[in-house]
Amino acid sequence: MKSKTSAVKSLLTEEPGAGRNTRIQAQNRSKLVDAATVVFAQFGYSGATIEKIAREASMSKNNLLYYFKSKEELYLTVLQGIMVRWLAPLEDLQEDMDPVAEISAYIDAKFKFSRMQPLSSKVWANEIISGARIIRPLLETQLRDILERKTTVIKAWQDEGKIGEIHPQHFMFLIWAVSQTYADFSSQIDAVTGKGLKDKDFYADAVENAKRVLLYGVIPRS
Amino acid sequence: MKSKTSAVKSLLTEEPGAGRNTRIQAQNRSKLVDAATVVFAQFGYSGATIEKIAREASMSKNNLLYYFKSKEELYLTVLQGIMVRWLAPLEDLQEDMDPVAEISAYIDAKFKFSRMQPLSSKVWANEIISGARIIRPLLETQLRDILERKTTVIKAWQDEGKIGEIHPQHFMFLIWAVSQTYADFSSQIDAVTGKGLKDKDFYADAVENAKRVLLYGVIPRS
Amino acid sequence: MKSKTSAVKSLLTEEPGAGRNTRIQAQNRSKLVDAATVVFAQFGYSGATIEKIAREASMSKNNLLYYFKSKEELYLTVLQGIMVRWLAPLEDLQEDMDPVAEISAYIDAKFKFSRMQPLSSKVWANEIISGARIIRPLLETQLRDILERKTTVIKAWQDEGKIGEIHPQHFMFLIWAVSQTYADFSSQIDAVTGKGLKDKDFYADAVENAKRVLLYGVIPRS
Amino acid sequence: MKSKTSAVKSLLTEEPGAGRNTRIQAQNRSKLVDAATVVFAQFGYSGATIEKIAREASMSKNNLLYYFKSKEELYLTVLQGIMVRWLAPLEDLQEDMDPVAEISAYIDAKFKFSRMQPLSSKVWANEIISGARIIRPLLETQLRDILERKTTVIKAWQDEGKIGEIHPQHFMFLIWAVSQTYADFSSQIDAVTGKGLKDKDFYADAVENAKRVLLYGVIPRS
DNA sequence: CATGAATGAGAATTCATTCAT
DNA sequence: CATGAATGAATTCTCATTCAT
Repeated sequence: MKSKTSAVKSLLTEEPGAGRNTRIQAQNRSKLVDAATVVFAQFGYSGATIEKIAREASMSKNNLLYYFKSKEELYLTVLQGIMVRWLAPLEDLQEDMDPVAEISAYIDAKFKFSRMQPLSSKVWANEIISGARIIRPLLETQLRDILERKTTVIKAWQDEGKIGEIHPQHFMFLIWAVSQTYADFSSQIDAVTGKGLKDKDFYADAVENAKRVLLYGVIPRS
Repeated sequence: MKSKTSAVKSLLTEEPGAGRNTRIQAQNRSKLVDAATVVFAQFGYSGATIEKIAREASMSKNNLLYYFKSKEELYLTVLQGIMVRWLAPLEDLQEDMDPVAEISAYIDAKFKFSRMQPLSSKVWANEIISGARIIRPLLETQLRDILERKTTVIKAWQDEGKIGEIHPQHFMFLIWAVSQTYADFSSQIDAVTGKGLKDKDFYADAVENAKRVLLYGVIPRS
Repeated sequence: MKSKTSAVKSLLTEEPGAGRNTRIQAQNRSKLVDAATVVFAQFGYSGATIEKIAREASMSKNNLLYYFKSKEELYLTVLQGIMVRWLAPLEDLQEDMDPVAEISAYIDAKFKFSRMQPLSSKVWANEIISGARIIRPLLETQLRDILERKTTVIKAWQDEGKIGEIHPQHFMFLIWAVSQTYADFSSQIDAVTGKGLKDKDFYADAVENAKRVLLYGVIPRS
Repeated sequence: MKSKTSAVKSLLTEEPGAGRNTRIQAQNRSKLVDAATVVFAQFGYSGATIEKIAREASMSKNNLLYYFKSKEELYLTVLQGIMVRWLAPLEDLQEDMDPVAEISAYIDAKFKFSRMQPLSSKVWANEIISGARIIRPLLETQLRDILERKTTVIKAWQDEGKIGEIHPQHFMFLIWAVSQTYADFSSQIDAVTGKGLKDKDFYADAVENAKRVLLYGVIPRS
């Protein structure tokens, strides 16, 4: 967890490595990334052990280390993958359609991510809560840029009167918070309701409620 | 982190211990709890080491272990304290006043917690993301009960037509998510905006935006 | 073995540490340094294991690590001690007396070191053969300085006609080589002669021969 | 490094192996031996890794292991080669000519070895310093025999009055020590003088000085 | 000949924790 | 209360080596 700079570099630059392209390679690496996601989500970076991950992947510890030279490299790879999927929906947010449709779609996409990949969401959350030691550089550049572009979309809507006097940036934070909470804080929600996003009705309610509140608020309209 | 049962028990039952009276004792314990919060927030349970905590408290490792017999005991104590402060605002949510005032007050209270004790919020988040292994029993009982009581408050407002067709429970989740995100994900927000809740204007904007959106939505009325 | 700079620094600057002065501390540390010398001499830096050293010191591996945080730190400490004793005799070489007496004394001193502390000599030799990765900075400064001062002593003798047309610096290298060979290459000498410096007669012969050859050469004088 | 007996056997008995004929084979083997010499010289037996050696030879680890079944076998092969070249000059020392010429020639030959193959010299030195675990049997037989024969040469010269009252055996040790020090301790000499045997003048001075001192001593005649 | 996969035996640390003083 | 000693259990990572293709 030391060399931040190099860590980041390898995050951005997909290193081709010395012939890492066999089918079995790809298979095992992906199996390990999945297993790692499970373990990192549950135990955090420090709490996760190489052995737990290997066991989760039904692989030997040494074999894991054959594919990923270090715990950190594996962690990096996991984060890399998450980042891509985390950012993707945001890119799709366009000015084209009307705000309700667009924002709805974005909320849908974020919720879908939370529903389909709650563990990835947790790994991401963990990384950020812990200070984003690894991915901060990326947040400061890539995420910042995208966000800036997207807030102009919202401002444009505001100029057209299609959207109220909210803070575009803060509004984005709300969407993130709201959609991710169901993945990240699932154990709390589950403890309190006995349900989770796996439950179809619960999922539908959650999404609908989120959209309704964020779009129209709780206070009824005249 | 093994004996969950006993751990929980000690969370609920305030063990009187073998005479902890002295002022110095109380002082040192509180100093350690604070330090532990800092370290647990940054490194998670596993990543936190007794020595880091001791150093943070300008105390010796051995001395720390004099006050808290184990890392887990210290963690428990930290969580205990957080829980109380986490729940407090919720208790204050009453049907008495009108929803706008009440909800505003609750959002204010939650944001204040995030602003004043972001590290506690992070420890809490970490615990829950990691599966709430320690505090789940509490969530399933105490939090569940309170939440149930409070949702009836909201339902009452709905019956009176003061509030729209949102899901009371889900609405509460939104408030939690929204208010806590500024503490838990502060490093992301900071990386993207260069600001945080420590910034007065930023704080004001965040709170105002949260209230406005949650109460009235983004789509302008009529 | 990474941070050369810091390594060197700690070689030069005797770090006082956080209260390392108990009797038991000193005792154990010295016991470990001795044991480490034995093991490093025999196996080199890489071949030496913390466990071997601990066993040699009749101590547990973990206890060793209580006294020296890392293998490198222990190695450094060992080298530090050797250096002092390696340099000492050289400092004593003075212009005062006549060359025969002075040089004889120096040869005596160097042989004594080889006889009394052959293992230290080997550790030193090993470090240098391996590229002097750790102590090079010291050689480039301290040793260089001393050597320069001492060669002027020899040059002075040459000016007075007390010494022949030899290269002062190279002459020093010969003395070093000759005196150390009996320690460093003892296993070869032993394999060939069945004897070593531990053998009183052998020792006497070795020293006498060294002095005679270096002072008067093999070719008889007229 | 376990089975010393078998190791030695394979050192003495050139195992014909299962057909090593191809030119490529010979080439690769020699490339590996060279690379191994480099690595063993710098890191010692334990510090050297098969991978480092393979990389040094621009070959794959697996390929290396195709040519040499184990690290030890490779080490043995390296030592074997060195031994031959180490002993050769000694064999040439004959009573025929006069001592000055003969000894000069031997010193020249030894220096040449140090100059041309300093790394081999270091590997040899390392092996001996570490206790000559592998080549001791050879020292005890072959080297011992040769040395004995050569000391009689010197004694013969002494009987003829051509040489002074030095110890023949010890005298040989001096020659070895003196000539090898420039290879083995090159990093020390380099650190102190900024030069090495690669420097033509330095080399000439070193050889000349060694000859002069060993033959005629430092103390001027008459 | 050569390469990818897999494995087992260490080795150095790290860390919580206990014991003594 | 506080500090120095000591220990045992993990944990990450390295490396030689073997297997299969």
